[in-house]
Amino acid sequence: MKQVAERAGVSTSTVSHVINNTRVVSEDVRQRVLAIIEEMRYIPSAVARSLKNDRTQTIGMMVPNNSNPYFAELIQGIEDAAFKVGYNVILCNAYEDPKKQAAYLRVLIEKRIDGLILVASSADQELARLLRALAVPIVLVDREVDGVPADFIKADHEEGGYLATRHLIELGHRDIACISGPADLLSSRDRVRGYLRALREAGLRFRLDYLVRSNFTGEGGYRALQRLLRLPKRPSAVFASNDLSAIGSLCAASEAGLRIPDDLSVIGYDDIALASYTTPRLTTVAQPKYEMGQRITNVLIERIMGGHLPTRRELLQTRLVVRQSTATHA
Amino acid sequence: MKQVAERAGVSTSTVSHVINNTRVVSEDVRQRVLAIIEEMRYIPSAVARSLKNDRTQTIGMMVPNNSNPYFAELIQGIEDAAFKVGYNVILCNAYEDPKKQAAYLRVLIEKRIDGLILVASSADQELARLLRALAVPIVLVDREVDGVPADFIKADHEEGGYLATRHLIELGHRDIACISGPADLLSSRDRVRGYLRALREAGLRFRLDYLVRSNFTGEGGYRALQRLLRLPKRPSAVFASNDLSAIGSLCAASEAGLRIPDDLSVIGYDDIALASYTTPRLTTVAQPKYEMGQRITNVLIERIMGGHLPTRRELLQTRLVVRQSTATHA
DNA sequence: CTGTTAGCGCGTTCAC
DNA sequence: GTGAACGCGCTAACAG
Repeated sequence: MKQVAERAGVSTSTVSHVINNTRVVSEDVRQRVLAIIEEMRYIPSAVARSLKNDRTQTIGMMVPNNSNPYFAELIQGIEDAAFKVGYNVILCNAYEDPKKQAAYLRVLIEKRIDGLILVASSADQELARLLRALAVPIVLVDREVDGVPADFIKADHEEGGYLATRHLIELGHRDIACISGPADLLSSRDRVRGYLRALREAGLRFRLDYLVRSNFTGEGGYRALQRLLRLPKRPSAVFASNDLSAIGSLCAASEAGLRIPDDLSVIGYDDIALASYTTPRLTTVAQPKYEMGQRITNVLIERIMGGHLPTRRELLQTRLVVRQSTATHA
Repeated sequence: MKQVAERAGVSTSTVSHVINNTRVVSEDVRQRVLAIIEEMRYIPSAVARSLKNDRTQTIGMMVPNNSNPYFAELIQGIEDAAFKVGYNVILCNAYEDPKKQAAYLRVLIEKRIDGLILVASSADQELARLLRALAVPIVLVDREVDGVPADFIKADHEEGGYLATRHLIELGHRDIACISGPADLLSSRDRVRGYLRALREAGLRFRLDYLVRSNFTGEGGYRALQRLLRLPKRPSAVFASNDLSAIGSLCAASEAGLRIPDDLSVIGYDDIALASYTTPRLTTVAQPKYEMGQRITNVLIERIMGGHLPTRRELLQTRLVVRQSTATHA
């Protein structure tokens, strides 16, 4: 910048002002400076600017694992929305490891991110302490953290679980199993609660052996369905509480010689892109991932901009997507 | 930091040195400073440090789309390896849009990234110009850019396509179709070249109508297989040149009433995580994604560290993974 | 073993 | 309409 100023025969402050349009500059000087900038291929340093401004135009995005299609699609929505408003995203995979998560938070603070989007891997007191000390706006997604008064956004998982189960009930199923996620995740428990509510509302008895806990992976869904198929009285329908485990279930069912949806109905949850191309195409409950990404980002930016609003708590609507893995029960 | 120095009764340079272990400090002073740092919850500013050092410990990662499982898994490997050596990753989705890619590059330069990993969306002269002006180390992945003498790493796609096709041939297939990716991608053309080589080597005639161009998506694979099934003489096996399109093919075949692998063999490419749980489980050619991530990162870091080595050009080995979507031809 | 000083590249106040 | 000067927080000489 100094060199640009020199070559243009002006002061650095003038150069700064033409770059940022922050005060009136005579047209000829302006053109001259712009020309020199172009010629020298000068590109201002965001790090120097950040040191001055105390704002980095960078946000941290912490997820358990960006390979999980649900997170991948969420990240995409966020990255998209952030770029549109001039922010970059630092990607952090915590792998459900509190140590790694803490280490990452430390680095993010050093880097002086302007805000953090956190899908928490663990929600212990240690994390709560760290987050309170963080001093930057935070948006919590899917997983709340006790003692951290931050904005919180998730889909309405209870309603989603209810929609899935009611769909099966309306198809005439009465023996409906549920493959859940990890018990310590609220988003998982909520889906199960929705499942239970639908059963109760329909006057169906809940059988403990029809609720099998899994871990939101393909492998987990595969094994969970195998267990269900070994039961004396097999279910005629299964609510797999995310698409990955639903896909694993499809695989296990097929290997057991069952035809879907004729012999067994399967419904998933999330509506990842691939759910449209499973065999058969997966009926599922869609989370509004793109909208969520937009919303999360906008809430965070708003908070960064200094709105001293009360903390938000938003529930987004889910939606039933009927495809071919569910059918009426004989 | 100034405040820490004050409260500890030392100079800021001493504080700096205890933080960085960069010169000897008497044990008592050291302990005192550390205590104050703890007490004040002081965390050094990486942005000030970067301004001084001219290194941000940040790398840019530009991909077409992080939701594509292949890229997602690659990103994961890279992010992992980078974190281990003290680097963060800024995620950039270019969506095959040269404009967006260019805009992103601009921001990354402003942010003064230390290096760039680029899976190029377009490889025009404009991009080459930008990259040459970038002045930071670059590792190109999968897609080369003419006129940019950067390190280049990819899997051996020609060999991969050959492996896939030869597998089908060894199973007794003679009518083998290929669903390719976009014609402008070298990684796509290479796979097709491997396919052709295997055919030739086995003395099988290449039929133009057995090569259908697609776009590496589930939808694309679905439609491509539909076209193949309308042919007067149907193929008995298909090499889908990535897993997404293989999965789409599985879906189309199933809807057409074909049984896989009895009526049609399908082999994919990439070995994404979900390939283990399709119905039936997908036979595919695995790219060593984790290794690639490690390797890419290490090459970049080495280059950042100032190795003035000749530009590298590395081909990583692929591997056939036989599962259940391929079978011997009657 | 420790402190003083200068400067990294910007934005901003104040003076002209 | 423009420039000089200061400081953001840190590290790297240089001095003692």
